[in-house]
Amino acid sequence: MSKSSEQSFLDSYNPKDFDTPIYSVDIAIFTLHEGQLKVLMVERNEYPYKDYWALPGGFVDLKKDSDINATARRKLVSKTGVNAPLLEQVTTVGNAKRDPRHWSITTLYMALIPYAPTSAFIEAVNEARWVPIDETDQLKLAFDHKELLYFARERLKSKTAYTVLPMHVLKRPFSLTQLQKAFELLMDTQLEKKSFRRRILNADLLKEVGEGVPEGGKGRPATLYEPADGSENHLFVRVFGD
Amino acid sequence: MSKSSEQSFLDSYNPKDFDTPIYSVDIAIFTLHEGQLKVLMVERNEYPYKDYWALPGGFVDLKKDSDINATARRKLVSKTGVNAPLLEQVTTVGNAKRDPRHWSITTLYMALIPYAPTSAFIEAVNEARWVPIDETDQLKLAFDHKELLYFARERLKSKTAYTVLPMHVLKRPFSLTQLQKAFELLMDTQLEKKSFRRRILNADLLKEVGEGVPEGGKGRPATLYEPADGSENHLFVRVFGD
DNA sequence: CCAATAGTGTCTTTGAGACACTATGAG
DNA sequence: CTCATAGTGTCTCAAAGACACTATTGG
Repeated sequence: MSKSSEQSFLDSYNPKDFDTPIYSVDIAIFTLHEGQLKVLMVERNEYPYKDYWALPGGFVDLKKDSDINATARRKLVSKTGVNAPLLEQVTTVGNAKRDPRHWSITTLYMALIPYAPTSAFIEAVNEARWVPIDETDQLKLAFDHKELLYFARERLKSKTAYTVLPMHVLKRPFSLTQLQKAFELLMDTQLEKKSFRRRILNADLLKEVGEGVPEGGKGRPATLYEPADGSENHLFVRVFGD
Repeated sequence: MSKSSEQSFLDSYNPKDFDTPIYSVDIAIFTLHEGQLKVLMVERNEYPYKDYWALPGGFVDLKKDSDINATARRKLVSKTGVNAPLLEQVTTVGNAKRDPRHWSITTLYMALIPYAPTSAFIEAVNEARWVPIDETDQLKLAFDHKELLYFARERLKSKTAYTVLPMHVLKRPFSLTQLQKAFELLMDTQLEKKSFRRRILNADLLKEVGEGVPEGGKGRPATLYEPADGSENHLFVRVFGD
């Protein structure tokens, strides 16, 4: 009885009877290249904000996406060809003004990927471009993407201070010098070499996988590392670079 | 010309032409009462999940809400009568299964409020109840609210370790003993008295506002404090209670 | 040898953990 | 006085900052 009246309720329910905001997902995809932190931007070729630059993103495909993380991942793969990397939710923004079409909501994700495997893919795709993070303010940005980019950038900074996030922007294996450079670029500060190495090595987050040529090709060869299992989730009890 | 073709694009745009998920906001509202951490739950009197318990929440009112934070705040005020307190976003969950009606998305917020001003208001409202956090698993919970509650509880624990969040569940002014109790309940650990006081006092987060009767009415009177300006945003460089 | 990069020794400083201690109120 | 609660003194320990030092490669 309760069952059948619930069923009849569900049968007569039509989501289009209600005013609902439009919902989308946007991703700030970061990488390191030429000693700079860069973010992937796409040039819009449709209204609204035609010819403006935007973070990659789009709507949920109710047929294909099992959840919103899948939506984000689908967008990430379609822009970069990469599926492996760190992808996590930053925040959700929704208001009446951000999209001229309608009351609109977006969930912002950030992703970190190494540069190498993406460059060819992205050069093939027409309107996508790696933009150095300091140069994003010279572009005309669509919607509230300037603000979204700021949120993602801040999250990147703060998580770098107590996790090992930056290893996700490096091609493996990597040296400690490379890892320190990555930390410094993501946090936008200089770090002290000894402290950095002590912290990372004592936490047992990396495994040695041989030796390699040093940064720049000159000097003593560096020990190379890969992330150890479970290191992604390590939280330091103290923040770094203070 | 570009202007007018954009205008005609917008004029012909109708959000109901597209399949979009349904979107809602849910809030885990926490307080401290009788030495326990409690969360506000409401009993649903409509399908789906009629007669199940749920976190307070609801849909965006496209006319009244300027943004999704306003939606959350409106729900908070309507359930508790309180507007002042800490209210922040935890995460957004969206998938095809969580709501039997449709592909559905919710943004989860958490709020912290002192017990005192709300008790009368909530007793007047019929189907709302403060449930001790350990007893929530004895209730039949609607949708994925068991999982949402878990997310909020975890966020509460982790932020307590490096901020002064717990002060928001206390009526002002409060003693350091009360504040320590609040920390312990939100983190679900015991803290060492001296370390606790040193940490809080050295950080200059509180201002003295007199003396008051001790916990339980017996013993030496305690110094009472209120949060100093800007203390909400203080981040400790080291996590606590490790 | 030099230049360049990798990696270490070691002293100082900060702040948490442990835990015994003292202080101030009510009866 | 005792009991109860507030609040302190002080030692140890973990981990970051500073910075000078040594090590290993190619030329």
